[in-house]
Amino acid sequence: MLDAAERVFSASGFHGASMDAIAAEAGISKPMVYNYFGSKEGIYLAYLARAGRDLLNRMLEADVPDGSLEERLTAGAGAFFGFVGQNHDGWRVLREEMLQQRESVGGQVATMRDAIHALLSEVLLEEGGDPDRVDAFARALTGAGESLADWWLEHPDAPVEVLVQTLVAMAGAAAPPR
Amino acid sequence: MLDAAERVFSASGFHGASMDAIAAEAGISKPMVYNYFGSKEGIYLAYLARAGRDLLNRMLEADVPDGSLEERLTAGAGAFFGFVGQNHDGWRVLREEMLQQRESVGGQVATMRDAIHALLSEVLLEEGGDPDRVDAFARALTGAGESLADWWLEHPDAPVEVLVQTLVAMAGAAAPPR
Amino acid sequence: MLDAAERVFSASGFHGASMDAIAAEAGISKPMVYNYFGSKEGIYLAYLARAGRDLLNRMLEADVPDGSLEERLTAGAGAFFGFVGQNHDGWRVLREEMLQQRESVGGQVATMRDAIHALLSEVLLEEGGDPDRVDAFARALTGAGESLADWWLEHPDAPVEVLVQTLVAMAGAAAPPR
Amino acid sequence: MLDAAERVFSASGFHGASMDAIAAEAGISKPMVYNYFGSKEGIYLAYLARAGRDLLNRMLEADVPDGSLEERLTAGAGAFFGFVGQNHDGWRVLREEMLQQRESVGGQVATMRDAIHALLSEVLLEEGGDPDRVDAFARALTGAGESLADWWLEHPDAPVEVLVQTLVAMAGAAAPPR
DNA sequence: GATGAATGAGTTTTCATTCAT
DNA sequence: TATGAATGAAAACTCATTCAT
Repeated sequence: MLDAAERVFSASGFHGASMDAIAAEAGISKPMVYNYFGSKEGIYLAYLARAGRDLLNRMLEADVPDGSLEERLTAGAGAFFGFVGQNHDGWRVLREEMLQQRESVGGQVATMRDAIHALLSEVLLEEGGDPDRVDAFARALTGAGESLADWWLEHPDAPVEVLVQTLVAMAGAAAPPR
Repeated sequence: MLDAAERVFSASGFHGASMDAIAAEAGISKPMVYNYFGSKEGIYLAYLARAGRDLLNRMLEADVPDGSLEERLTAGAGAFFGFVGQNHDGWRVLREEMLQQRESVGGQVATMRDAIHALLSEVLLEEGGDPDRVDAFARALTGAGESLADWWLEHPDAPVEVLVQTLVAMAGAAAPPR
Repeated sequence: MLDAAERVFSASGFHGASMDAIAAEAGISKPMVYNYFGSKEGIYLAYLARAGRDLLNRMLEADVPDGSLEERLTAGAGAFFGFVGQNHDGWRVLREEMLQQRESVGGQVATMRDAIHALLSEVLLEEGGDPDRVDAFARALTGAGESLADWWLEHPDAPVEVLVQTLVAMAGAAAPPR
Repeated sequence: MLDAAERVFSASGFHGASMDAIAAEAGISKPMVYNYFGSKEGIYLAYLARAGRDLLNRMLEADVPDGSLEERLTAGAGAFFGFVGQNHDGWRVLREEMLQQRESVGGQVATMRDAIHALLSEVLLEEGGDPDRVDAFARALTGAGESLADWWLEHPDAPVEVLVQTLVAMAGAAAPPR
């Protein structure tokens, strides 16, 4: 059912998606959707929560706290692109929400993003990044990753390694030679 | 009048924006909007054209073709953040469009983006970047810039130099001094 | 529901009829009308189809192929006035459509009219009418019938026999005594 | 200016005609149209008045009070079809109005029609028609003429004589051989 | 638990009509 | 006198949401 929502939200965006379309895609009737999720926002939030959790879990599980900076970054980037590669639709929905920052959805996606941000900041700090700049830098890196993911959707033949390496190379700029 | 459209499109996205809201924001009546732009898509396109042109011009004018890699990147990043800083709403609209790729809008924004992308790629290539990776790298850099801009708006006290330097540092990772 | 459409289309014509008015007349809400018929044209077509079929069936059923010219004309005229008498609104709508020949409606009414026209022409021909003039003559006869129907509504006390006899008398002019 | 109105009303019908279109067709600005005619109905009425007067005058002038029944009918029918033949657009507008019977226009066209009706009744009576049936019969005849005119618009190659003769033949049925 | 049928509120768009110049 | 610019009101159509069954 959330899968149906994913397809529809991804294809049409939040506004463009109709409850009719979601119910039809799920093969059930509209009142059922309302029964379970209460409103359009309800199912949207439920979907975002699931997708955000999935992405976040992947990244947390991929981390290797004892590894080198490069190993950790590579693992994180790999997990991220792995999610995007297997979840084109899901990524589109998350991405749209990141841009729109719908008030009613508020924290939902921001929380997920913040968690990733925190993980990244921690890695960079531990590895010797300049504390004053780590915050902005981490944000720039996540942005680079997001845009690389967008780019990937448009160039699906690009091997994931190129994406990961590009991102890791950029991250290297954060921790100037100590 | 396009300024009113900017505020409304930025706040609500294309779908969420109503012609009523645009007319009210502009302080005129709906039929006037139709008189000048013909349709919702019409005013949206007109707005995108203006915003895209503004941003592109800034970046083209700021470029210093004879400068060093760092000088050129610094100039470009400065122009970009200058636009974003003075044009938050405009940036939101452009970004939404980049992501959504509305069919009816077609080339409009893609053209502008491609021009910036081409400029950046050219700079990186001229300065010795790896030709196979420049494309993805350029996209990652613009994404980093976008996210830095967002971060800036949340931390308005950060000096623009920090943003520029962060971005330039990341760009440096593309063409390591060989 | 088509009955409501009949009243509204009859009173205001196609252009003048609003979906609001039709829904109100039917005692339901506009979206229901759209649910069943899809568009204004949709309900208009559905109505025309029903009215045209009703009229045509009446006339076909009333015909007595083995009868004399006069008997057949009398039967046909009687069926026609029977329809008009019980269906003033329907007749108005059909006539408006015949005149306007709305492109989108295309064959719908033309088909019905042609069938009646063909029936009448056939009768006249079989009974010795001049082949070169039967076409125009048949049309003149239907026009006479239409106007007689209008006159009838303004003079409701006139017995239907007078109308029928008048029409049959006029038809007699087509096939002068051989 | 009324000529412009004629073209537009004829092509689109009353509802479909827009004041913009009329003003454009006339080569002047909308406020001028309002200045002269006050409203859309105003110019419509003015047009109908002119067209109705033209048709009526033609028929009155064509009458030959001293002629035989056949001569008078032939003259009248000839005048009528002469108007239609030279005034396709005008006839279309008059015809639409006859069918729709717009309340606000009320008498305008009815008056013209009544005058023709009266003329015809008078002729028939003078020539020995059955007084009880002349009224309905005259109406049937005008209806036959109107429909023949419609038919003519669809078959423009038909010679006018056929139309006239058809109509006169039908009229002959009214005045049974004395 | 499930749905077909229903709708209030809102969307884009058009048009007769007027005002400021 | 003439018009470019402006608008109130309404039309077709859609959609999130809710009953009655």
